[in-house]
Amino acid sequence: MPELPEVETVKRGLHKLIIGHKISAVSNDNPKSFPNALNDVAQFMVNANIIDVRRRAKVLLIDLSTKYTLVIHLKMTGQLVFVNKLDRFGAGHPSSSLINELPDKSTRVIIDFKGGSHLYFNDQRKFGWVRLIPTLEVSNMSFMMKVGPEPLEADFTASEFANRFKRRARTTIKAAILDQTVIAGVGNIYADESLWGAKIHPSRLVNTITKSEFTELYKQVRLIMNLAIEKGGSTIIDYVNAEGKKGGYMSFARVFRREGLACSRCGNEIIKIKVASRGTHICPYCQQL
DNA sequence: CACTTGACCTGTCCGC
DNA sequence: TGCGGACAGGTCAAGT
Repeated sequence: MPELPEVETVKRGLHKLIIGHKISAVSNDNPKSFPNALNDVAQFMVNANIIDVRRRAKVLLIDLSTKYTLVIHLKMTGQLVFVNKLDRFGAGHPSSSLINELPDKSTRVIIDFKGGSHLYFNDQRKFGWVRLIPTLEVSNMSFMMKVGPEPLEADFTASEFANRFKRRARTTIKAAILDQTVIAGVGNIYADESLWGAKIHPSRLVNTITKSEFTELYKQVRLIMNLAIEKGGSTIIDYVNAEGKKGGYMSFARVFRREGLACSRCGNEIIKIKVASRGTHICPYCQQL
């Protein structure tokens, strides 16, 4: 699921829903999903207030009044869903909702708030995780130390974008754009969408991409991920926002999971290939080697 | 260092 | 209907 636009959508939702809430209890059914020792949770989470919700790359950061931060990675199937005590999923729930009743069998961590609302961390495949870390130490985590710049920041330039790829000169552009140490936040959906937008074949080697192609790719990454945020992200199977609702970007997708359909630019058939051992969608006419 | 592959998990879908 | 295999939004640890 969660690439930058999905994590940003969850962040915005949680920002509205949980700031100011006080944690009353925490439970965890899977040690790998939340490996912190119970005494840390008791000491630094219970009775803490939520003071901010942030995002860096595909990672969510929930800052607590104890100067600890919940660092959360949703990986492929993670969800963070807030349920107010008055909400009732099921009969009458919005058709865009994927969530019927929580907790369910994918629920790994439950954070209860005073007043009776709950935050559920669900994760079918158990790749995702939650960690409780002192706020000042978050930037020292190994992932944070090596992750690349945020591509949607206003001051992030096309030349900086191109320069980041020099470290991956002899690999494919698809592998490089998915590399989080090059650019933060691009995953398989937005890699394919952006490469189609820039008319670049994903198997092209980085050192064959021209400066003007990098500039176009930079523009497409920003255009497409900003649009995806506006549409609330992409739901393939599992992704939902903080209210349990699907994202709307997939109806705007131009290649991702559209194999067999016509390219909206030239009418040729979109195909699915494998690049960097990832399923990859291209228009073989618009994106040539 | 740069690069590739397998591993981590569960569930679903497809072909036999 | 059942069963094996491939595949799925992401990262790591190993290997070359």
